[in-house]
Amino acid sequence: MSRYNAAEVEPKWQAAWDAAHAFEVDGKSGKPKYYALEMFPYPSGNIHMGHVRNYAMGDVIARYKRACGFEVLHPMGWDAFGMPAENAAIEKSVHPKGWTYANIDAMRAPLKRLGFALDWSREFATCDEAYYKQQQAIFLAFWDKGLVYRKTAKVNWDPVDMTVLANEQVIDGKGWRSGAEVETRELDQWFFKITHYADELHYALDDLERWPEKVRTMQRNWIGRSEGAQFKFTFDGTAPEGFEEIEVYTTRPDTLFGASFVAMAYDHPLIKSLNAESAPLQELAKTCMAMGSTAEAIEKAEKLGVDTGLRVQHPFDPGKTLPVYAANFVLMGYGTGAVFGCPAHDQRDLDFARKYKLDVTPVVLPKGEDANTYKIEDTAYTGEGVLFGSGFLDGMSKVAGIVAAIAKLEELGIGTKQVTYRLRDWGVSRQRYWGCPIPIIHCDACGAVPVPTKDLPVSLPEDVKFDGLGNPLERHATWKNTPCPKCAKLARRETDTLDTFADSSWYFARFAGGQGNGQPDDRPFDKEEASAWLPVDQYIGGVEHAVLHLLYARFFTRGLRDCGLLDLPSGEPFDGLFTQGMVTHASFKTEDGAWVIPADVDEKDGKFFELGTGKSVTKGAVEKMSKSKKNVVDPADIIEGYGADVARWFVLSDSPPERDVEWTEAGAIGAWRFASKIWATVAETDASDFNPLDTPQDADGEALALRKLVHKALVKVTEGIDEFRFNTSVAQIYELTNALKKYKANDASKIEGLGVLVRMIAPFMPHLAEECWAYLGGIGFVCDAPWPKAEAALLVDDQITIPVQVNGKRRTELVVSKSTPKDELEKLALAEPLVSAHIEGKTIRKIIVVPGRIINIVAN
RNA sequence: GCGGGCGUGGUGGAAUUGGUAGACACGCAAGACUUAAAAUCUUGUUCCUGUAUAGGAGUGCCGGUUCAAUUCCGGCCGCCCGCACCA
Repeated sequence: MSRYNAAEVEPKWQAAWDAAHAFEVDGKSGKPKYYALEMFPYPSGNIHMGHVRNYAMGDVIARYKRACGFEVLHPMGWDAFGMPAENAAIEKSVHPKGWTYANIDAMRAPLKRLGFALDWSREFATCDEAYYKQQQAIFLAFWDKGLVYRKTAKVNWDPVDMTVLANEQVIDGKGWRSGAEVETRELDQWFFKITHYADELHYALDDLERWPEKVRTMQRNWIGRSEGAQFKFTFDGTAPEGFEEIEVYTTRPDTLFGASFVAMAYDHPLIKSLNAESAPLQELAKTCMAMGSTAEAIEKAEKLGVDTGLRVQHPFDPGKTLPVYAANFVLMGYGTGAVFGCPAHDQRDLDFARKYKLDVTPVVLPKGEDANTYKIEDTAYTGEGVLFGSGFLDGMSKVAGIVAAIAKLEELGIGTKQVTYRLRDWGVSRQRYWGCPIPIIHCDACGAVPVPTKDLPVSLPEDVKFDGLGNPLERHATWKNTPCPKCAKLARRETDTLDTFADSSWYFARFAGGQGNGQPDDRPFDKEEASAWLPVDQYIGGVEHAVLHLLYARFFTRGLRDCGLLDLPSGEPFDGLFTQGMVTHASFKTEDGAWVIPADVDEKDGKFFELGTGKSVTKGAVEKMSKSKKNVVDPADIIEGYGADVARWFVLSDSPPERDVEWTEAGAIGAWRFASKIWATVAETDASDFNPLDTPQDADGEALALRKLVHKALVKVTEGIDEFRFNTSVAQIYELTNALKKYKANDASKIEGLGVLVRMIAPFMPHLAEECWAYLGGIGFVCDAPWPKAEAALLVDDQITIPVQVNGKRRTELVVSKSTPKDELEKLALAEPLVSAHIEGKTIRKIIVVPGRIINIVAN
């Protein structure tokens, strides 16, 4: 028996799969389709453990579904545009294109070495001219459909990356990539009209049953749909010039009788028009802008406002007028930029009212309170209750009040029911070189003119200089200056490129819509093929994309659908979504704060020392592998040392897939030992007289017991994969392997068991599985072998063990025939010495017998 | 502040239409093999009761429902994630 040699075996099978084009599909097999996809990688140049885990999970699904009889599309490509390439260009004087493609080549090799069941024939990079040409075509299709527009907008400007960021890309007031404080600038920007689908994107979340609830909640919050009323206040006395009324938005029109002021954003046009003559207003504007997006805690602590001196008429109460304030807590970007304040039932309004000594009039009475004595102290009441002091609304519930108030506003002709969203249109202009050029030409005479389809692609010029100062395209005269397609006069190309999130918003359709190397060049993807494969049945990636990427992709597929490019009625690109946890690793630090590579740390008596220097080090947090913490484990080293199967097995063992998994050297060794054990178990068996696909008919005694174990394990392993709980499948595989190793007879039952084991490990450790399969005399590749089927008869036992409890405490157990009747079980239980000892001197009140489960004797 | 999730041995974790808590693995301990070590194999390993075919306690804490609660309900505590003046 030879020792298992992964370094030899793995490349052998990879070559065999390649030669057989084992994982290339054309959608014409007649089998049901299954589209398995992992979020494609950014070509940083290095494969890391996170990739291994992500793709290992996808590969388990792909190989398993394949074995279950599906034609599985499982493609791979590169999310290749983006700023790191430009940063590298600036720092190392290499061209982004050369840098990116070199990285792709550097990453493809280790990725292939992991032996994933991928259809590499469909590979592409988003920076391929063929790809971005089609992205430009999509841009123009969206333009024609009214899903693209241009406007001057206040934008989030990242001063480090020197580009605009979408709202989603600003995290705590800082750029999501650079971490720099984001500034506000006004620029001409391109937008995708994602708000056109706001309602659909919101409601369709309910049907995404195979998405994590967490992600759906995050998207729901992001879209921020709210129902309310929009209505007008008219001025009491003279109106400011140019304004007839103040339009406000509220979700609580039922509390209108409790209103004591109107508050407006500092940058509301009406307030702006008053600014010139009011120093306090200018001061407020200054304060608001300075606070910007950073110190939210401070903002929260202090409500600021300036009384404009204006007053408005209460719409329902002729005898009442309200003061108009400019206030720092009202946002121009939401609703109408103006609200009415009802301090009793909104905390912000209450804080404001207390500070500026405004009335606090409760109009919603909580259950159990008396209208005459009910007072609001320093907590606003936002719950249910009965309306009072509210004229025609008196006695109504909150919901009824809202409906009635809206009806009244409509009757008065001053307001309507209104749905408002937090979601903004997607700003896609980026002042960057390494991205998809926006196919527009600016002509002084004709305006923004789309580049004619026949002139696509608008290619990125290669002769550019990178000095870190803004967008090189802006300064490339021969590229930038070009004739207008309409009037032929000299015009200028749009120099902005598209946000790279556009690239990843439709790549899955391109994978699906062109077989072999033949992705079409005259359309983004073959409509029929893409429509047949989509939606992706199982999508796997990090939860960090819960809002950005996944929302943009949902928008794109709807746009593609409505442009007639894709037949996907639901508009949903991903039927099932799974967000996997990270790969973490221990980190170590010396006393002077320098991080130490874990491999250079030695442990003695619970203390840690750096090898070589002997310096004492402390164990830091177990956290995500990162270069700065020096706690990175390079998959290449693991593959070299233990093999791809071991790396794959490790990242799938122990931890549930959605949780983080801690990489440990001991665990890696454990996985390696297990792989060796499987090989040893198989290779010490003489399989020459049997076939792994045969089912023994006449097994009895130990052979029958083994068969039962095998088939029960099969059920559990299958469930584990189906339910994305690979760690439980792994545990079952361990257990089964141990049993098979112990079973020394060389008979049909053992070969059957080994055959089942090998097919079950195939999605996890495919190379080892092929080697074992070949040894056992299996026909063809194990990756083509059908998933084993459990025999129902073997899953039930005649003899079962039933625990016996006295007063809920387990005292003993009975081993009985499954068909033992209830009264017989009672008799047997009571006859047990350990039972009688505990019921002695007591009266039996009740005996509960749950067939096949438990017996509980209640006595006191 | 709002929303979501989680809390089980030394460690990762298993068990939920309520039914033997701790499967499986790591680690640790003892033993076998060996001149020795590594590898491998065997046994043990929640805690307490000096011994254990026995008893008691035990799934963050307090309480409830139930013959029976890791699982269901109520209230706390702690940790993680997301959103954050969204009217």
